[in-house]
Amino acid sequence: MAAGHASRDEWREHALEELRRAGHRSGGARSAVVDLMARQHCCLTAQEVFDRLREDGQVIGIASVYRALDLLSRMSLVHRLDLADAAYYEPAHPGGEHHHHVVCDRCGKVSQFEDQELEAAIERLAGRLKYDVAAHDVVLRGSCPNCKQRRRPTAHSE
Amino acid sequence: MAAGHASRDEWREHALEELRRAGHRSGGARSAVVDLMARQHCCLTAQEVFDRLREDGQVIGIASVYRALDLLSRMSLVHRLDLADAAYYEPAHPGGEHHHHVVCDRCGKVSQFEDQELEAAIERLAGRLKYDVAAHDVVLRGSCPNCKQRRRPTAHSE
DNA sequence: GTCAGTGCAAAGCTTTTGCAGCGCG
DNA sequence: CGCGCTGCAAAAGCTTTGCACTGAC
Repeated sequence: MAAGHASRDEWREHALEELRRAGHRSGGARSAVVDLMARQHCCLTAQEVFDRLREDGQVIGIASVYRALDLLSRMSLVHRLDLADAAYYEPAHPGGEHHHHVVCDRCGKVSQFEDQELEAAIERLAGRLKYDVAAHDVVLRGSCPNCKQRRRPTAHSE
Repeated sequence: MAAGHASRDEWREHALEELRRAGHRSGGARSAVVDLMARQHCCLTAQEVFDRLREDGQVIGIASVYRALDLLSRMSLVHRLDLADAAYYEPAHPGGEHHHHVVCDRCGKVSQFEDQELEAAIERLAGRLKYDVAAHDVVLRGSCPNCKQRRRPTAHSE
């Protein structure tokens, strides 16, 4: 279902356009990272991006992955989320959907959620602060459905 | 004004009590970390804790600082906040005040805020998720009052 | 042709771990 | 008087940087 990929393609085009507009040339490594990120809707670490590109047969250096994600992050084209083990990145959809994360304390599973009331509360709050607030992260922590009914966390694959 | 320190002392006693109750012995390094944390109300990195203890003449190993903060964090006696440069720790006041952070993108300054509407929104939202939500962090990002009126970020001490 | 982009290797940081010795309970 | 706590040093990640080379424009 090609229609389901509309926002992915939109993001990819938007990102490439912004890079071009900022005067960046189009090299193989960064393009591969943009292509891969366009296919994600939840967060990946730099290492995961590197591994997936390798699996796809792309041979690129991990330093280029870090450089690409850092640039995309500084241009607000991806969101960066710092968790205990590493930094996670996901495409930032311009005016589009906006989600946050809940992390399982026991198995590390990360899920996402959306909540308009939360967004509204943050927006009102931001207006009262002396900072110009440009972005925000919300991370909830607790036990995932699997872990909460078992003594021991279930091994969580990816 | 000694009364102003009530919550600090309370936290210190509470933390020591919980440690004792969990069967932990009372060694010099961990006690020093608890004492120092009791005097903080905003977040510090492990390195900052180490440096302050050294300044105070306490000679302890940084590994012990990490071990103490990790234990306190696992016992929910301190909150851990992962930012881009390092993990930050601050005392967790049992039923007491609960604040979040706003970080300046340009100079790195961290401020705190409280908001009941935000807390209420998170509580309601948490009830709708399949996870048992035990804790949450909110981090806002943007320009601090100083940086937003200047081209270049002002060097930010601390 | 220039210079941004890239891969590799090395370095830099934060954080963890191994280990021998000290000291709390 | 056993074993948890500690300090030191080494190791283990994640991430950044130096450098020579390639390739986009």
